[in-house]
Amino acid sequence: MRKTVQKQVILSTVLASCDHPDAETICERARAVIPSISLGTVYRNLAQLAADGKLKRISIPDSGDRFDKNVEEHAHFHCLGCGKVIDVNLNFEQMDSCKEFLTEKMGVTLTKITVVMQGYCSDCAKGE
Amino acid sequence: MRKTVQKQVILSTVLASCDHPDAETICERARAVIPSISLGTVYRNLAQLAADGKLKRISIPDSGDRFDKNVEEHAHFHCLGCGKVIDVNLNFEQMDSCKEFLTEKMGVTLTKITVVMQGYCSDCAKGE
DNA sequence: GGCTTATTGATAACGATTATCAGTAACATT
DNA sequence: AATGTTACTGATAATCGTTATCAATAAGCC
Ligand SMILES: [Mn+2]
Ligand SMILES: [Mn+2]
Ligand SMILES: [Zn+2]
Ligand SMILES: [Zn+2]
Repeated sequence: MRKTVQKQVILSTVLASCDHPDAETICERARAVIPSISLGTVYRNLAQLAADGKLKRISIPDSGDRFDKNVEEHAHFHCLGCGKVIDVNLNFEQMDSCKEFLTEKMGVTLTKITVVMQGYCSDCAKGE
Repeated sequence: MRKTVQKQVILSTVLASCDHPDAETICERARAVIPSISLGTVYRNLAQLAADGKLKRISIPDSGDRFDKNVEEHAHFHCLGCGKVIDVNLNFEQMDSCKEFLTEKMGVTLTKITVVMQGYCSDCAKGE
């Protein structure tokens, strides 16, 4: 993996983000530093950085992927009103025992766990 | 919602499925009964039936949606080798208390929870 | 500096899903 | 049973997020 200014800016952009931005948002933010950076380059580097474990890609149902500086295993809440994604800290004892069950009793190899809760945040109130 | 042969066949196809088929697979199976049924009609009815609670749509990261006759809340394992999706029965005490936390302490309204574990099933062994 | 090749920006291609639309059929009303 | 209304159909185009392609560029090694 070659070190480029684009890659450095993309990574530092994600590391500086306190939300869970998507590729396009990251591209816009990176353009504050490198106005000519292309969306393709952003996607390419995000994929590479995620594969390298420097950041995390989060799949959200019916929505584009988000990116997270927190690479620890944790759940997310996705607001169907405003689209924001927030962390949900679960003490997954149950999850851990489930993982154990899958790996030991079923011979399954786990590589990734996705937990997304969806609904409406307090700002977006229930009724519209 | 109007009752049509297409809708009935699509629903009974899903109800008769013991796996977690995607729209195209459901379309192929439905064509055994109605050879002329179109994929668009399958998508349209699956969306309608899911909205009506008669079946469940499952989002799988980096893959097309699957459909499930089991509308109860449950987790899934997705094999990255053969693509199959199998049920994972979690006793989500932790999940329930998390839902309570989100709704009561954060004022969040929950409508949908997605739990997908990915990796390799025993048939697909770890090393290819 | 010169060489190799990973990376870039621009653009095309992709796959899953949804939208569009004229023709058809479900079903309520006569 | 004939009619009228309109949800639904099949065919097709369009959408959206993402990946692939490719000539030009630049990172990093000698
Ligand atoms: Mn997070
Ligand atoms: Mn299931
Ligand atoms: Zn919101
Ligand atoms: Zn498998």
